[in-house]
Amino acid sequence: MSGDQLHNDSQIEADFRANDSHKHKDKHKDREHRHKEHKKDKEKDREKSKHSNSEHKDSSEKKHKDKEKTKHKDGSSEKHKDKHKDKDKEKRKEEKMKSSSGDIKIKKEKENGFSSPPRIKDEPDDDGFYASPKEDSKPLKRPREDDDADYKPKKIKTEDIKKAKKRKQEEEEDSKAKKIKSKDKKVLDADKRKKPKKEEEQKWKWWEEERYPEGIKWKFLEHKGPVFAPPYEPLPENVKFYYDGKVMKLSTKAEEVATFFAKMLDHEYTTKEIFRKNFFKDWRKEMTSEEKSTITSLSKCDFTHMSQYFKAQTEARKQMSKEEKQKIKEENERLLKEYGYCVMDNHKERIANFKIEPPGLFRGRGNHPKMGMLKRRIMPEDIIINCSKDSKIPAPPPGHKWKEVRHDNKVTWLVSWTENIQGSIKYIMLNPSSRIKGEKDWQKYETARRLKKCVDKIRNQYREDWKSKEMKVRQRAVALYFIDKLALRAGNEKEEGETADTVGCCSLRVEHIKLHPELDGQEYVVEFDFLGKDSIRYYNKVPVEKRVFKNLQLFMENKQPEDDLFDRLNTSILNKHLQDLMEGLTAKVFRTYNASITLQQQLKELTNPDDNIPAKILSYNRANRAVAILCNHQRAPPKTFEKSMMNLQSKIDAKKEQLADARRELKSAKADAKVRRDEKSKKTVESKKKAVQRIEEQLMKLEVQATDREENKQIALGTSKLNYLDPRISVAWCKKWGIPIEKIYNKTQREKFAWAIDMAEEDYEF
DNA sequence: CGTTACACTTAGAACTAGATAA
DNA sequence: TTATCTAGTTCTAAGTGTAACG
Repeated sequence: MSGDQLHNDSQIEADFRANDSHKHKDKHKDREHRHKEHKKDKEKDREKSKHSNSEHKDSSEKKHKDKEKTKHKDGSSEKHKDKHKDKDKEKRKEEKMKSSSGDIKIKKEKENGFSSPPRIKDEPDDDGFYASPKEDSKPLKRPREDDDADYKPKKIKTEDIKKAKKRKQEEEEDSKAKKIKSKDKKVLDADKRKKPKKEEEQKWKWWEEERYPEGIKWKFLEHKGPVFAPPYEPLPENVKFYYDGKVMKLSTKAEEVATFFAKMLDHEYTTKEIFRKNFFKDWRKEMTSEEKSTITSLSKCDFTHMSQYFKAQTEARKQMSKEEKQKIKEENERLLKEYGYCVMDNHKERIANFKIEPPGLFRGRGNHPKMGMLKRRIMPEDIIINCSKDSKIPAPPPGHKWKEVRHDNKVTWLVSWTENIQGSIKYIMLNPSSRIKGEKDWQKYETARRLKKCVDKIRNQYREDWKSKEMKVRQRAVALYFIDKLALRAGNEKEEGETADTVGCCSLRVEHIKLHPELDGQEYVVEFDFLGKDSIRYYNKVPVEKRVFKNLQLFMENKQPEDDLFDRLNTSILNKHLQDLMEGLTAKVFRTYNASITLQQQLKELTNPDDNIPAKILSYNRANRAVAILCNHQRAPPKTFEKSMMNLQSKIDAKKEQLADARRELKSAKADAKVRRDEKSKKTVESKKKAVQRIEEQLMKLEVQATDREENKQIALGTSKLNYLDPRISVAWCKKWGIPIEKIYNKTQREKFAWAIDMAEEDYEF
């Protein structure tokens, strides 16, 4: 990936979210209206095109192509075909498994394949969880063995064998110990085993174990159910609500909803018409009939006293004594300990969000039509529990019952409920450090690496398709080009009026691009300006190939601004096509691939071997930044940005002065030493020299920090680091340059990427 | 074959705790 | 010690993609 993937910084400077920019908001609102009006016409158009011209040809041609591809694909999977006489599907899955576990360096000799999981419970049943699935895992194991032989023969080095042996030994020892002590670790603490080492060994390396057959997510799951939001605490009597200037006592229900609004009074949301309208409508539903008849206008409501009360509360919380704070902390820890973990297949795993979302006002992003609506309180009766049949089923709060308890091991969630704003389902799932998430993450990067192997072919193919006779194929090819080159998202269609008006590649409309046959000395420039996920603005001017440009002109012919640019395309068509090009390929794989490959390439380019550690880290951050820019990961500049920049600058100035002082001192010490020529003065010179060096280093560090921060003003690095960059690239880079991994990944990130930290060597190549 | 339901990943903002400055 | 700042954590909205449905 060369520099042309990294788009213009100018878009960063532009207002980036619609609702922060009135100009933008109005423009989009306006368009939304027009769009609705045109919808019918558009549908008619679609009807027409369906029945007209090339449609027949289209389908037959496609079928033909499809056949060819299937042939091709089958050929490549021949090797594994006979291994497991089962459905075609099964075979494909097997392959997937194989390729994604290609990098495992464990030894075959590890017969059972399970590295003695720590025992969580003592019931005999539990022991069977890993022992019994042997049969299931057999078909999975074989491809992996092949794998070792086929792909990574060089990896079976003596060193690795030794390592694996040692590891196995340690594990065995460890498990023996665990069997004795069970949950009570302390018992053995006293004996010779070194504490820190033990800690390390206790970490379960799921990545060295067999995977389940696809579809099955777990064999045993036990948890305590969700933690519900604390019940509403009515306001003290002295906190008043005023309507039309007069004190008014609200019913508990109405009051609760009022407090939601009061708590947001300082937020821009509460000034927005849609927000207020939605809030008021839902609030009235919670009122008694008297309240309803009195309170008829939101603008006559005065929440300021309530708001002040909450501010005072926050303040008071901050001022709490150490003991009180400690108490709260302990309570949180207790909650976490009790509800924050589950047992999945013999391992205790952290749950990501075990607390049910509390009621409140819906905060949609961007210009969301539903902002301000009441998010109702979730009750046990709304909750579906998912766990093992033979687990201890969590008890609903006294006097309540669950909506349902099911035992579905084809899904990963523990708890679900339906949310009332969009009617979508919310889930409680495991932490990113868990096996179930980690495995998936790893697999994601393996898919992206497979794309690396065939991306050239795919690129040639879509370039060919720009010339296709079929409109559909051309549109698909141009869209794919954008997804590849610009890392755009797929762009599923969304229900109008239900969400903010945002688009991705396939849902781009004519109004989102401008064509410039020539701009600033460049030919065939496409100017993108649209709102993407989270209503983050994407603004970019990109020179494209002439064919793409001509195609875009063609796609835009006779269309209104609010018409779809790719009217014959949607994500489903695109993904089906991608699936034919490569097993497991979907639009989002391109983002992962391009992000990771860009990081790798940028790291190569930017890392200067002679730099010290802080400078190398700056290089890393710059590489990371290149990816964030590519993926358009933006953030609102922190409110305190200017100030913190100034602070840093003054620190730098102070350091400079200090350096000057130190240099002066060194000079005089040198002069002194010249005259005196004794040991003591020589030593003084040495120590002054060191001081100067130390200060220089500190100054350098600060300056690097300032650069880094400035460059990061509106760019969010976290998203790409967490979701797009193969962690093994970073781990390898750290190993290669002797950078401690802690400088790149914090504790949480290290937990999430434990698999990569454990397995990637310095020579890892994405 | 389009639509909807569902499951899961990706996303930026808000909040919080603890480090650092005053 | 207290105030301030920031990195890390939590929160939940908003995407993607697949499978079931009609």
